Amino acid sequence: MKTVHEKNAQVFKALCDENRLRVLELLRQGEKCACELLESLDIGQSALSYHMKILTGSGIVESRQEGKWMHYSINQEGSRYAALLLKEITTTEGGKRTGSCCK
Amino acid sequence: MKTVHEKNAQVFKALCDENRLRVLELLRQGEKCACELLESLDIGQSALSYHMKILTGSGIVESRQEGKWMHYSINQEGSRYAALLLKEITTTEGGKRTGSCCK
DNA sequence: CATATATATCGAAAAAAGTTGATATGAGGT
DNA sequence: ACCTCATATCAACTTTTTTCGATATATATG
Repeated sequence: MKTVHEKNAQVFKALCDENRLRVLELLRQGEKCACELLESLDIGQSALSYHMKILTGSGIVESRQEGKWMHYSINQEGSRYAALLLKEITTTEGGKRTGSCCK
Repeated sequence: MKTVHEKNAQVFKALCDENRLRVLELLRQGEKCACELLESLDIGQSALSYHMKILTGSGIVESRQEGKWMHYSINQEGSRYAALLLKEITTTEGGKRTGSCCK
């Protein structure tokens, strides 16, 4: 059983790693196959596979298999969800203002 | 010298940890002093200090000292920046579409 | 069916992040 | 100045994440 915070953290974990951000930057240009990502990225094949699993698991990236090639692209719905979540967790609730505290 | 991706990852790293998301949830209700966070959070004092440093470092949270107490709150500008960044890194660039690849 | 190629998965090693307890710093009060 | 309390920092340890090399799986091709 995962807490809400654990689940939310999973979405943002996709964006915590330098290499995954590089992948996203490449995918902004449109769908790319794994081999293309691999040669732009200076990491090994198994590491790329690992990162792509995290990215697709977060919903921000989607994958499509074509023969023996995997094609990756940014999933707009997943991205919208992440953006929504970010908005939500950083928006102060109206009304409630707790000034009192210690002392 | 940090790469752009490293700097961007730093913003999202603030959101990767369950405890930091819990802190944000508490701060949504308004400014809170460290002692309040501490008693809601089931982590030690030094761990809280560690997390707050990461949160403030990302720009999403700001701090205010009052005597010996630290007060934390969500920084709207930092949050807007994070939201903007997220939008940016997940928005596909118009025009460019690279279909060709391997085979 | 054998071979070649692309990607996924596994276990171990390396690196990074988080926690803990002890101590340091710094502000207030006596 | 001394003591107390709140927070920060440090070093050691634990846990999690990332990487690597080897191997497995799956698809296409001769």
